[in-house]
Amino acid sequence: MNKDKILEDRFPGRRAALKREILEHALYCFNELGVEATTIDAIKARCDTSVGAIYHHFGNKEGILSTLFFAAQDDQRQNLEHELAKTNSLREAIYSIVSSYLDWVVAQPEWARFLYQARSPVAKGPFRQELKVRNAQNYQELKEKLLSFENKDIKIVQPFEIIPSLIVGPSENYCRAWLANRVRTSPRDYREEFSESAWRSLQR
Amino acid sequence: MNKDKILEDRFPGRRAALKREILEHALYCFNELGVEATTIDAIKARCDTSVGAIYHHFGNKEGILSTLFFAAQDDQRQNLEHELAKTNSLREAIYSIVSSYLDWVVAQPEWARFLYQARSPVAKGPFRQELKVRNAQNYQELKEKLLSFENKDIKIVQPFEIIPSLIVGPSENYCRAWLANRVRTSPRDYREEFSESAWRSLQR
Amino acid sequence: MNKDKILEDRFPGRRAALKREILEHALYCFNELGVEATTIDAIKARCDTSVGAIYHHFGNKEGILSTLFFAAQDDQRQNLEHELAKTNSLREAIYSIVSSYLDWVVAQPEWARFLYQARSPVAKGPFRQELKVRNAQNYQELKEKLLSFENKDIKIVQPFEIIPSLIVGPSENYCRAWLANRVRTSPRDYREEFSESAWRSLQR
Amino acid sequence: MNKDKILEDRFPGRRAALKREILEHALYCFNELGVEATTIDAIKARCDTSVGAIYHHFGNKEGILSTLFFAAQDDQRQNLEHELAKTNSLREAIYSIVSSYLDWVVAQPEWARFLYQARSPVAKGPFRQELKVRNAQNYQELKEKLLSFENKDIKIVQPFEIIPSLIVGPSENYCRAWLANRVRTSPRDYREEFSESAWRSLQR
DNA sequence: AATGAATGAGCCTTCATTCAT
DNA sequence: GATGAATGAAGGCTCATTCAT
Repeated sequence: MNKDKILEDRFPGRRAALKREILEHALYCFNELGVEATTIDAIKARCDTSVGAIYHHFGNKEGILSTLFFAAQDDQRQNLEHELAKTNSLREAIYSIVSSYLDWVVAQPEWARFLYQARSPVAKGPFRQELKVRNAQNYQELKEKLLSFENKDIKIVQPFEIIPSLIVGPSENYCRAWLANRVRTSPRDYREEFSESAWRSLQR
Repeated sequence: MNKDKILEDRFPGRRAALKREILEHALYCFNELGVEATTIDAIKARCDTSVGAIYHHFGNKEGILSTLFFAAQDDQRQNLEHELAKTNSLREAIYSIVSSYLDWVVAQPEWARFLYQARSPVAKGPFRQELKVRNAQNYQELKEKLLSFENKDIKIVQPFEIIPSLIVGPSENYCRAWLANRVRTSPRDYREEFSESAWRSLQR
Repeated sequence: MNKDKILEDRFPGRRAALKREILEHALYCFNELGVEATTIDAIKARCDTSVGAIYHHFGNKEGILSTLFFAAQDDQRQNLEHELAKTNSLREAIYSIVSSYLDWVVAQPEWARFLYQARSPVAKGPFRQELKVRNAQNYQELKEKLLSFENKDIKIVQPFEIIPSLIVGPSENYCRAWLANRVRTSPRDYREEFSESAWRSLQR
Repeated sequence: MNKDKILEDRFPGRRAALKREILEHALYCFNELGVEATTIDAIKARCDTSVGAIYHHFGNKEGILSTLFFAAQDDQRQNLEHELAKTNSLREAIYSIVSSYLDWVVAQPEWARFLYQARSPVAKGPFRQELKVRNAQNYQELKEKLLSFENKDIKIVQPFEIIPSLIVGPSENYCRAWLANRVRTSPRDYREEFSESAWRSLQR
């Protein structure tokens, strides 16, 4: 699985070759220079195409940004869903969420970095509504999934709205630090620790 | 305690009145428009001063940004130190870190919002070195403080580098959501829950 | 008589259907958006064809513009000639010129609007020479026609070069105002007034 | 009286020197290249200033355009008012309107050319409302002035809304032709003819 | 004949920063 | 210390036109 996979899955075929090319290099630029500091010209220069072609395919800078952002989010969510489907208890679910999160970030560090960086610009741009809708959907699905497990023996912290923060908060914090080179050890090496901690943090 | 307090503590006196004025309005602009989207002219317009005056006091845009950023970070750190000094056990320390974090964010929402937004620009700008040094210092101090408590009875997760993420990760995640209006309940209302969860997440 | 008539007369048959289609919608765009502001893409979007097809039929933007312009001018001139042919005195001729002008504008408001708007762009574009030739021809024909009437009893203002302005100046001025919605009453309602005034204005 | 006079009257003093300079050269460019075809860069190059200075003073291209347009319109109107104030009968008033119109165009051919060219762009731009208000005012004032003369002996054509067209239509038509070099004789040479014709065209 | 992806020169505008007053 | 006019590099974006399919 590589970064091209994410794009090929979503923009398949020969016709979309340039589109994928542009997106791939735009991702690089956004990460390397920052979202705001990335210019259309910089992207153009990297993929050796023309401004016109970029605008033909994406309309404007926001178009590239949001296309990338939603592709990344989509891939991350699909990955989560796939893993979560296999679980049969709350404990397994928590372990699955944490592990798949860490695995995805380590497998796609560039996409992960971008996801952290691009959220705020997208949330302020013309696609903010679409972002909101997607967030609400993801939240709802997660909630239903987790609440579907009956817990006879174990008491869980209340209310639900803090639970997502408890589950992924530490992993997210560590992954950000890792992507910024503030820590060196791969998040994958801490799958067990973060999963177990998340599980413990939920109990009461 | 209000937002003016942070500035008055650090830039006291009549001579610095304009400086405080500019910083206060710049904070507002950065939060409202975004760091990159805030122009010197926008700040000028809000405090009814002149471009010249702003440059006289801060040299350039980065000057305003970093002054604000380090003031905010400083205040947050001071608050933490003050609270942490009172503690006598690891458990108390964890509770203190989490609680003071949540309290500070709720007491200074504008400064907190700014802190999240401005970190990345500052980390890329000319003050990145100073930021790094400060981060390292804070990390070291925290580490020493926490390791100073002997824990005979309780086993704590290893290694240390994931511990900060376990402690503040969930709180940070929730506070971001709160400041972005994605959740409504004040982080203060969850002091107990986040503290207890952090404490449990550390144990093994 | 409708706007399609002008195009059908000049570009008849099934083969020219797309050509007429493009011209019709281009006319709309030029009037609605302005000549300069109208883009090939806007025209394409309105007739649901392709850029390629437009270029195939007209070569470039000026091609569409001048085709429309000369079609409109032609129709107006034909109308005038037809009316003028029936007259037998200078007075009748003046009445005929003014009336047919007003009638044509009211019958073809879109084409009239376009004629006013497009003259200057055409006069600056690659067809300026053709425009000049046509203007000179029309001027000459009108002059000959008017001078063909002997006027024994009535003295007419001199020299000839101001006469066209005296005849159509007021009507043109009023029609522009009407097309711009600055006045509401139809020019047709003032056929008698403008004709009589033109006739009087020529006498000495 | 020269073209600089119009600007000096409205933007006096040393402080406004650059402003006048820019306007003067912008007028030249608009006339020479056409309103749409004139670029900020072309204006900049002609007055040897910077883009920034232009935007500092006028905000944008429309700002320059409308400043010039309203200055020209204002000057023309002032001239008319001044002449009209001396008149004591309807006949004198008509002669005065026509003559002052012709005189103004001949005295300020560049400004006159511009006035014809710029009306439509201004009427479509952000200052369209101001244009409308001014037009309405001018129309009202003219109407009141003309209706203030009692005409016992002479019957005048009705209704009033066609009268402005009858008075200035021919002169305007001829002046446009003159400015476009389609006729050579100066409009001033036809003061008497256009005035007398206008006067006759009103009678019934 | 028709299509629409691709080109790239050029436009308007922004904005951090300087500097004479 | 304060002011704001002036600078000019740079960015996002448009659009007429071409051309391979």
